[in-house]
Order: sequence, then structure tokens, then C-alpha cells
Amino acid sequence: MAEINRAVKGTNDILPGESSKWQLIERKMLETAELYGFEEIRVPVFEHTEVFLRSVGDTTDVVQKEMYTFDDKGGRSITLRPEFTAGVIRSAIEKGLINGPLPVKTCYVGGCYRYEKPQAGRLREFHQFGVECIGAAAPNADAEVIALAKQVLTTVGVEKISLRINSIGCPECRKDYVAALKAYFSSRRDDLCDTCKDRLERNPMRILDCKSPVCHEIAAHAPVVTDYLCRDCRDHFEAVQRHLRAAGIDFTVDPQIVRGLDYYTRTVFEFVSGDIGAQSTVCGGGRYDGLIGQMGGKPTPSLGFAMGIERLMLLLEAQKTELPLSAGCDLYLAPMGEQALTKASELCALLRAEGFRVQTDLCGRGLKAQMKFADKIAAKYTVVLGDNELLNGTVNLKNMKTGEESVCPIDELPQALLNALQTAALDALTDTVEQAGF
RNA sequence: GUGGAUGUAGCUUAGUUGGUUAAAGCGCCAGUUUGUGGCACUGGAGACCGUGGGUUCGAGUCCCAUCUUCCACCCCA
Repeated sequence: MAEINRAVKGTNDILPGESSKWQLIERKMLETAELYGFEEIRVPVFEHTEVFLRSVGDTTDVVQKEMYTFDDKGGRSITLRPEFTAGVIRSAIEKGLINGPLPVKTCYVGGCYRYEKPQAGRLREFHQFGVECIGAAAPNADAEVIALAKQVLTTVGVEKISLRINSIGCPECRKDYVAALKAYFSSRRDDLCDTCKDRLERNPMRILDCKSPVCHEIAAHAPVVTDYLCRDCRDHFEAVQRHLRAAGIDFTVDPQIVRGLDYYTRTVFEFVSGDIGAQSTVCGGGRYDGLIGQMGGKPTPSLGFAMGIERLMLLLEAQKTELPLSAGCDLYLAPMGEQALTKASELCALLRAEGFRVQTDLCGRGLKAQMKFADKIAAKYTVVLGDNELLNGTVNLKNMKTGEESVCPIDELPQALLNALQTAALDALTDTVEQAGF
């Protein structure tokens, strides 16, 4: 197929039939975040490349080989955001949010861009929902952010998901741990895979994450981070767990979790599902106490998480969670003839101004075809508008589910439609109540 | 970036050892006497068989390349 009508590799269209699902889910996410006091922030899709180098870390895979970077016409090096935290923090520093009342609680939804090889649950343009809690050092902040992630997942309809947490310590205690790790892995250096030999020098903690069976086996017996935490970090981690239990949140401590972005400190966590293939992490996050200082702001302990919306959709699909398919239509107006068509325009304008979802014929179809169409778009009611109706000044309001029709004067159509919709909604409600066996 | 699989109408697929105008179901459009959908019946539109080369008298069918999608590695949401 010609390039002109082919989407770019790794990108996806969200079509009219499915966009309502996205709207619903995004709305629920934002509403849930609101319960915890998080307010939406909207940051640019692109930033100066430096923003990501300094935050995500220039040794990470994300910046080393996955960024969409280009020079703009002014010679600036620009990068499409591979994640949100960097941009949100840049904004918080630049706009002085970190100088205002803390914590700043903010959340976001939008597209991210990474040049990766596409796979199930991994796209080049993908969407994230996430939150940042800026300027909160206390351990109950960690628990609150995790609780929010969990609540978002459940309100959106996720049934089976597990939470794993870990602490990777502060720069101080991590020094000791990394030294111990290096010593351990060096002793088994020859058995490690090639990439892990590399990692041994640059970032030995990542070896813990390696999926190769041999490395995995070696890592299983490696020194455990949590044994190397300093007093403060250990107290913090224990307090986080205490608060999670108090909030009734199940979790397992997994010392193997290491996040791939450099800015994390202390608490890291992920929500993982076994039902969506290899890309199983639906939500990941943690604390980044050093990041704001690193980016030139006043040192401000903070944390957050990000959720992959496509992966969430995959999960809901795997669970067969039902979501609304389309916007819906309250009334379909079927005009016959020129005069009726004009009258239909008048009525549509009137009804839509009242807030009804109204559609009419735009294709010049015959009556039968119009009724078929009304059925296809699942219109709740239809009204035929022909010479008779124009003459009498009355129409038949037809309930498409029951087939019942009721006469009403054209002038009273808005009121009649409102009544009909209300009784229909009430009937539907009693039906479900009866089915539920009450 | 590495490995494996895939690619025929909008969708799901059939297409025998390469042989004349590439099938079907669903969907779409239009009809089946008077102005009414869901069922049934009839008809119609719609595919340069992913793309580009090659082998051959002849290729959807064989070979090569390339792209896409999918699966795993890797990485991460």
C-alpha cells in the first residue's frame, strides 16, 4: 500500500467505535486522581533534549536508543517526550510550583514516543496516565500514591493484578550495595551474558532484571538491596509497608525490581499482569528524591507513577470487560421530501439545543433505508416526518426497542422525547434489578 | 538491535502438483406493491492477490529482496 495511506510503524488509530472507551477510561482516571487531590497538568509533547538526558539518564536505553530527537529550524535539539516525569518536573521548577505550598499533586494523560520495535503492548506512540507528588518525603506519601494507582486500576475495571514493591535505597546506601553487587557478579563474570558483562561496570543493579536464564539464576543468589539499606531508608521502607497494610493493599516485596530510569531512589513499585503477554507491567513508578536537585531546582523529595493505557486496554480486553461502544443516539428523524427535510433541520436544531442526541438523514435515503440506519446506530427513538405529519402537525414517536408508537404534536416533541427517555431508562433499571433477583 | 511467523475484497478466510474472466461468509448499497428497522429472499458494488524484482509460454501459487503486522529476546508503560 502506498505510504500516503498507511500509518507510521508502531502507531495506532483510535477509531470512532472505540474512542468512547478511551474517553470513559481517561475520565475515570482523572476523577479518581481528584479524590486524592491531584489536578491535571498539560505539558508540551516535546522538550529540549537536555531535559531527558539529565532526568531519565544518559546511560539508559530510553535515551541511548529510543528517543525521537531532531533539530528544529532554530537549531535547537528537540525530543518528543518518551515519558512525562521529566517535562512535568521541568515545568514545576520553571514555573515555581516547587516554591509554592507543598506537596504539589498533579496528574497527566497523553502520548509518549519511543523508537522501539513494536510488539503486543509496545508501540512507538503510546499513551500514559500518571501522577507526580512533588515535595512529599514522608512514607505515607508513597503509600498514598500506590493506593491511588491501585484505585485507578480497580475503578477502571481491572480484576486481577499484583503489586510488587522494593526499595533501592538512597545514593548513600546504594554505594555500598553496588560495591557488594559488583564483587558478587565479578566472581561469576564469565557466566554472565554479554550485555550483563557490560552492565557490571555501568549499572550492576540492572543485572538483577536480566531475563536470561543463567543471569537470572546467578542473580537469585546475589546480595539483596534491602539488606544494605541505611537506617533511614530501612525505616522509610518499613513505614511504607505499614501504611500499605493499613490501607488494605496487598503487595509482595520483590528485591529484584529495578527500574530502568536513573532517577529512582528508595521506593519503587510495579503492577504486573500475567494476561497480556511479555509486556506485563501495566503501571510502574517510585520515588525520585534526587531528581529535582539534579535538574537545577531546589532539592525536593518527590514520587510518582505512570500507567500504559494501551496495556490497560489489553488487560480489560483479556478480562472481557464490557465498555460502551459508541456515543449513542436518542432520536433519529426520518424526513421524506424537500419540505420535511427543511422541517427536520429546524427540529434538529431545537432538540440539540435542549441537549438531545439527534441525527437525521444526510444521504438522501428512502424511508426504509433510513429505518435500517436508525437501527444500526442504535437510535432509541425514531420519528418519521412526511407530508401527513406536516399537514396534521403531529408525529409518531416510535420506541425502537418495543416498536410502540405514540402520537404527539410536533411542538411538544422535546417534552415528549424527554418523558419517553426517562420512562425507558426507568424500565431498563427495573429490568436489571429484576434480573439481579431483587 | 537479534531471532521466528504472517500478509488474498472493509472484516474472517478458501484457492488443489504454477494454466483461461481469483471464490465464500459477514459487512456495505439497492430492491422484494401503498410511508416504518431487527428475519428471510433477490441483485449490485468492492481485490492491480503487501510492494519491487526474478524464474516461466504462463504465478495468488516457485525464488530473491523489501515493507507491514504478530510472537519472543531486549527495554519499559
